[in-house]
Amino acid sequence: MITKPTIKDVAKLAEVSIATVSRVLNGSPLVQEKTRQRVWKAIEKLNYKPNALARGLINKKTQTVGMIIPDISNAFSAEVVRGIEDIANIHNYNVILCNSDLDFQREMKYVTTLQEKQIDGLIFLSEQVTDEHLDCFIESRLPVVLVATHDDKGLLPSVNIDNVMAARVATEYLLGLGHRRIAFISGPFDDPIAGITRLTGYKQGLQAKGLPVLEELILEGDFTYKTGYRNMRKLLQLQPRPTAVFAASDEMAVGAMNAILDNGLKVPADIAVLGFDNIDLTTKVRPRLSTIAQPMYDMGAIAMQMLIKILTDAPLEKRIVKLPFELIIRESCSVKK
Amino acid sequence: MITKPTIKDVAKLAEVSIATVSRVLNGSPLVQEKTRQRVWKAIEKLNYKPNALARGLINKKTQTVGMIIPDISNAFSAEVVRGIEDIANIHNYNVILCNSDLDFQREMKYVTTLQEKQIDGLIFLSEQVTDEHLDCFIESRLPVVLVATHDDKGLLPSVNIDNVMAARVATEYLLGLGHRRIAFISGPFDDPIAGITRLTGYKQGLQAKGLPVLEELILEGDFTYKTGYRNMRKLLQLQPRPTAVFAASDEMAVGAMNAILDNGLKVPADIAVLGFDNIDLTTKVRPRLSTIAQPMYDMGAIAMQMLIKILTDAPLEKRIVKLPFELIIRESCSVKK
DNA sequence: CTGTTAGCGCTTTCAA
DNA sequence: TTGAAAGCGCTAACAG
Repeated sequence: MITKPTIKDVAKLAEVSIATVSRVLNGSPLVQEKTRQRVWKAIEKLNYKPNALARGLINKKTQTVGMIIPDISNAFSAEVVRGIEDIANIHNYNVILCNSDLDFQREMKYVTTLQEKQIDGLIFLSEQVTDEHLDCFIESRLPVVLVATHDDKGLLPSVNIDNVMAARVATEYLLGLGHRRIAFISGPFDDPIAGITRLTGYKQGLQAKGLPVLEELILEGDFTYKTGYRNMRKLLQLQPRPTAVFAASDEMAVGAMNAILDNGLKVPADIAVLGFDNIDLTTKVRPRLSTIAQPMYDMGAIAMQMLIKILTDAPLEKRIVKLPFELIIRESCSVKK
Repeated sequence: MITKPTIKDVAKLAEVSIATVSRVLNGSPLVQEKTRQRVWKAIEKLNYKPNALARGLINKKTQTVGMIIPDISNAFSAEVVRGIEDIANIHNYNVILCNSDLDFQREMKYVTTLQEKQIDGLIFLSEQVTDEHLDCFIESRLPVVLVATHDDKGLLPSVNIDNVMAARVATEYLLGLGHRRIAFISGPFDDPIAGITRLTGYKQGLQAKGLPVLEELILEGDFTYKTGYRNMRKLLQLQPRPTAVFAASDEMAVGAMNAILDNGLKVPADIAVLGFDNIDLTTKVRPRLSTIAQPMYDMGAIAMQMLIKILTDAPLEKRIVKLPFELIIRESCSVKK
C-alpha cells in the first residue's frame, strides 16, 4: 500500500533538504525562486499535504477551536454556530462541534477532550455558568468566550443581548398601541438569563407607565410550544381577557396564537401576539408573528471575533458585549387598540 | 509561566520511565499494580492531559471526523448533524463542522484542510455529487459517507430516503381521500435529488390510478416559503380549483397554506395541503401541517454508524442505505372528499 | 541561500 | 515488569 507522502518525499523528489521544503511551505523569503519552483512542482506532483498534527506539535497552535453548545438541532444554536463557523473560516480556523444537552458532565468531558486535542480556544454556550464551570475553564487555561450567557463575576469575556431592555421595549411598544391588559408568558422563573430578565423588562415597561403589574396576567412556561398553548388557554378564561400577549419565546408565542385561533378569536383583532427570539423560521415559516429579534448569527460571529483577537493578542475593546436587538412588527400585533 | 505538564513530568514525579506512564495511560496489563497507582497519582496531581497531537502522529488516528454540510443554520442539516454528533460522541469521536454553502471551491478547500488535520473519515452532505467531487474524495483516500445524496456510479456509501416512493405514497394517500385534482408544487426540475424524484413519485401515484398528469397542476418552486405562496396563488386561479396541493417541501407547503387562507378559503375543507420534510419545526411550530417525515436525525446517525464501521473494519451490510419515511397526517389534509 | 540537527510529546520495539 | 531508544512529520535554530 502506498503511504501518504511526507516532507521527506518532497525533499527527495525536489533534491533539496526538508528544511527548504518547510521554508517554501511557510512562505519564507530566503529561498531562491528556482528552488521554490522545484519544490512546488514536487509538492504538486506528489499531491503532498503537510501534516497538521506534526505542525501543531511544534507550533503549539492547531488553528482549531472548540464550541460547546446545548443542542445544534435547536434553531437558535444553529444560527449562532453558523456565525461562529463563518468567522472562524475566514481566519483559517476549524471548529469542533460539541452538543452538551446542558449536561454538566458532558460539558466537562468535552472540555477535557478538546484540551487533549490542543484546541486554541473555546466558545461556550449554555444556560448558566456555574462556579464549577468557571473553575474548569480556568484550570484548562483555555481562552474562553461565553455566548448568550455570562458568569456572575464577569471573569470571562461574553456576548449577549440585553434581555431586560429588550422585553421592556417590547412591552412599551404594546402599550404604545393602546393595550392596557398585556399578559406575559414567561420562561422559567428560576432562569436568570432568559427567564427573570425578560419578566423584569416586562414589569419595568408597565411600571414606567404607572401601570400595575397583575399577577394573574403572568404565567410561567418553559419556552416550548406546548406551554405557550396551555398558558394561553388559561389566559383566555380571564375576565376581562387580555388584549395582548407577550411571550418570552417565539415557540410559546406560536402556541399562544394557535390557542387563540382555536378559541374562535382573531389575531390581532381580538388579541395581539408578540414573541421573542427570531429564529430563522419565525420569519420564514411564520412571517406573521411579531417578535424581538435576537441577532443570533451576530452573537456567534462576534464571539468568534473576540476569540480570534484573544488568540492573536489583539486588544479587546470590550470584554462583555451586549448586542442590540430589533423589534420586528408583523400582523400579529400591528393593530391599534 | 508554567507550561503544560507532559508525560515526562508525570514520569519524573512518579519515578518511572515515560514508557511506563504511556503503558498506564493505555491500560496495558503489564504494569505492576503499585506502579500503576503511583503513576495515576502523579497524573492527577499534575492534572496531566495526554497530547492528542503527539498520539495521532504515531497512531495515525485522530478520533476526529469531518462533516461538510451546506448550511448548519438550515433546520435540516442541523438535525442530521445532531445525529452524526451523537453517534460520534458515543464512539469517542469528535466532529469538525464545515459549512460549504454548496460552493464547490469551499468544499474542496475543506477537504484539503481536513486531510491536513488527519481526520479519520468524512461525512458529506450536498445536493449533487459530481465527478469532480468523486475524484477529490478518491484522491484524498479518506473514508467518505454521503448523506441525503449519492453519486451516480454508486461508488461511495450513502444514506438516503427513497424520494420517488415517498412522493408516490403521499400522492396515493391524497387519492385515497377522494381527491382527483391534486396540484404539485415541485422543487427545481433540474434537481436530481429532491426535484425530479419527488415529481416522478407524484406522477407515478396518479398513473397507477389511471389518472392523467395535468401540466397545469404542476408548478416549479425552489423549496422556499415564497415560491410556495406564489405558486399557490397561480393555482387558485385555475378553473376548477385543485382540491389538494402536495408541495415538495414544508416551507412551500406553509407558503401555499397561507396563500389559501389569504384567499378566504379554508384548509383542508376547501383545499388540502401536504408537505414534505418534517423538519423539527414542522411538528412544533406547525403542528397542523401534514407532511412526509424524512428521518433527518436518523440519516445522520446511520451515516456515522456506517463510517465507524468502515473505520473499524467492521463489515458493512449495506453500502447504499435507503431509510423509510413516514406519512404524518394532520388537520391540513385529513378531510375526505 | 541551503543543509544539519535537535527536539515537539508520545508509542513501541527491544533488552534487561 | 520496566527502561532505553528510535521515530511519527514537522519547525527552528545554527552552521556553513
